Formats: sequence, C-alpha cells, structure tokens
Amino acid sequence: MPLKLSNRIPDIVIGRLPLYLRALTRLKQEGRDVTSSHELGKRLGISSAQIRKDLSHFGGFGKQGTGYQIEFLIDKLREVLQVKIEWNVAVIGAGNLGEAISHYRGFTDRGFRISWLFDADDSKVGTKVGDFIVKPMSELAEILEENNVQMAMVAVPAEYAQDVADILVEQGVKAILNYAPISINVPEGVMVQYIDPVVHLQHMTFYLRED
Amino acid sequence: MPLKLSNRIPDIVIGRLPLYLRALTRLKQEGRDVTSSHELGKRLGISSAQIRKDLSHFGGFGKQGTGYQIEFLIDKLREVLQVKIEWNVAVIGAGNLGEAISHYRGFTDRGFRISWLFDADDSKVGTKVGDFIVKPMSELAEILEENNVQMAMVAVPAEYAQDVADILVEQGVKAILNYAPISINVPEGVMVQYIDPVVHLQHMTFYLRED
DNA sequence: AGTACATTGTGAGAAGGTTCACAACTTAGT
DNA sequence: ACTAAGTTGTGAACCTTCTCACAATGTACT
Repeated sequence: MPLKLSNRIPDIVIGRLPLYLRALTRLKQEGRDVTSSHELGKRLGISSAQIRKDLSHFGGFGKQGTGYQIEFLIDKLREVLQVKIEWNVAVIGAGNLGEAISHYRGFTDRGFRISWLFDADDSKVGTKVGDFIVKPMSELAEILEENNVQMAMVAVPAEYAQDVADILVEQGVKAILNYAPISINVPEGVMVQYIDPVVHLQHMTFYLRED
Repeated sequence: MPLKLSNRIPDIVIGRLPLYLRALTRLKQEGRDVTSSHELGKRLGISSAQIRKDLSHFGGFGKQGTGYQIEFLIDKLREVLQVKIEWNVAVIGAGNLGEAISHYRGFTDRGFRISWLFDADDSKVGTKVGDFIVKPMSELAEILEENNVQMAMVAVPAEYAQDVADILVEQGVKAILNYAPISINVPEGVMVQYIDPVVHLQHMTFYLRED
C-alpha cells in the first residue's frame, strides 16, 4: 500500500513527527503494543486532538475504539520521515563538540550514521577521534561528492560556519544541522536547522521573573 | 526608564528574541553601529515586518528613517530576556555530552555560567572535567538549594532523565534544558526545552524526496 | 528649503494552526 | 443481543500568527 501524503502538510506537523516517533519507540521498549492519542499526548504535553489530526495527514493509522498499534505506527512514521534507510552524515569540526557528536550513540537505529569527521586543524587531521580518523578539509569536497552525501553537521567556530556551509552546498548537501551560534544563508532547496543551547536558555530566562 | 512589557507577549515571539540578540551581537563584532529590520531579516531569513512587530511589543526601540542602534537594541533585548545578569547552571551527566557542554566557551557573555558538573558514576566523581571537579549526585540537592539554582542541563541517558528532572524540580529548578532523547514531565511553572539532534535531522529527511 | 529616499511602528486583513465536538467504530462484559 | 466505555478521524469554529501597506518620521543632498 503506497503512502498517502495529502496535498500540503504544514512544516510544523512534520516537526512533531520525530517526537511522536521517539515516544513510540520508548513505549515499545517498555513492552507496550498499543497506545492511544491520549496517552501519547500526555507523555508529550500535546493535546490528543492535535496528534490525531497530525497523523491523519498521512492516512488512517489508528483503529477506532482501539488506538494505534505501536509497531505499525513506528513503521509508518519512519516511512514518512524517510528514516527506514540510514543516511550518511558528515561532521565538520573535530573540537569538543564534534568529538561529542562522534561519540554519541543516539544516531544509530534512528536513521543516521556519522561517517566522516573533518577538521581544518592540521594537528588534528589523521588523529583518531572516537571511531574516526579526522580528515582534512581538502578532502571534504571529494568525499561529499563521491558518496553523494546529503546531510552534514557543522561544529566549527561561528566565524567559519558560513564558509563551511558554502562548501557543503556547493557539493550538493541538502540538509545542514548547524551547531555554530550563527545564522547561515543557503540557497533555496537547502535546509538548515540550528542547535544553540544558549538560544533555549535565553528563551527560558525571559519567564524567570518574580513579578 | 522602565521596560515596557505589553500585556501578553506570544511565546513564539520570545523564542525569536535570542536569535535577534545573536545576530545583533555578530553585527556589533563586525564593527557596525546601526542596522535595519530589513538587514536583520535578511540575515535571519525572517521578514522585516515580523521583526518590527516582534520588537514593537517592548516599545519603540528603533528610529524611523534610521533603523536600530545596535548597541542600544542589544542592551534592551538582554534586559527583556534577563541575561544582563549571569545565571548559574548545573550540568547533570559527565559523559561525552556533559563534557562537551563543560568545555563549550559559548555560554560566557550570553548570560550563563556552568557552575557544577554532576555524575552518578563513582569512578567519575572527583575527577577533573574541563574546569570542574565532578560532583556526586548525593550532593546535588544540597548544592542546588544552597545556591538557589534555577537552571540545569540534563545530559544523562534517557532512562534516567525523568528521575533527574524530578530531583531538579524538587530542589526548585525552574528551567531545564534536556539533552536526553526523551520527553519529560514537570509540574506547572517549570519549563523544559529539548535538544535532540536526531529530531532535527528527521525533520529534514522528510523533505529529502526526489518526487 | 525642498526633494528623494529610507525606515519604523502599526492597524487591518489574510493565512495558518489548534481545539471542539461528534459520528462511526471497537471491545469487553453481562 | 445489548450496553457501557473507549477511541479514531474530521469538519467547523476558534484562536494565533504573519504579512501588507502606509502614515509618520529621519537623513542626505542639492
């Protein structure tokens, strides 16, 4: 049965699917077989109606009166998000951040494999970081192109992030996860997502008022 | 002059302020004195109208015909976000992630100071990680309470994240940045923000379709 | 002084997203 | 067979957020 993708699915809905997938995977680990939009919503702090509506964009995954088969729904969401295959991801920057990313075990089984680690610092190139031999930036373009790499993570200082992004885009990378605390510009058709802990912290401090 | 906070400011607006602050700080580093909503918007990929409207919630920070004084606007945003003071933050978990967080220099000057690093593993307790001596979980409650700590980052395996969060909340922590790939439940009045790179990656893979 | 151009702040309208509420269906128990 | 309780999927209503468009103001130059 082909996957139904109704005409126009809001990006904000897509953004929630990974959260659903994460929670469902957890439920499965706990040995559960079936869940409901209420239970899922309670865990995620999202209304059950929203979860049902979000899922309804892709066709009926649930069963009235019963709920959702966890394994089935996980499978469907992985299909929708295209993480049934494993994507090769390049990490640029082998500093503390790049190192932590390289060591992180959380990518496996969720659709991603860190495959290369690059750094511009010659004293780092050739050394072993986690399971990787750090590669020089001079090999970046070649490796990206040869392997048709579509995703990369940028973990370099802010001042180099745009330059790195430009190279990535040049070589056909279509999705960039940027850990550098700076907004980068990319052409139409290339996606960028950001991870900056300070942005999250500052968002919360706004509300830390007594008055 | 007191800060004007109009009645009800949407959370989504608050969420963008740290991005404005980040971009403005960058502009200042580049030696600029004045900017406009157009320039800022271009850098951030946000419409100029939105930036103007967002800022207008806090009073008129700009000058018609001229734009915004960068230094002045930075100061105002830091006031709004309450990051003119420096918040002490506790990090729970001294694994690869906790270590990378501890080493990260990007918190300074943006309102935060990592002040303690905790871990449950006795073999880690007492060792030096970055500038910190890893503290045992048994001291967590006491340290949080004595120092009236309001913010913490959770960098423990998913299965312990809820327990850690419960302790944090118990001791009066009001804002949690959770790096563990799991949703956690906290009482009303406590905020949680999440950092999970896989969620971002999966968000992007949805769009990596040829058809 | 006057003109041309740039920019903000904002009301009004458009667009987008969330919640409500209920018909349709399922299950379990009597 | 029937009832009670639980659940999905969804149209409609409601609420939130974004964009448009322009008056008001400022700057630079002639």
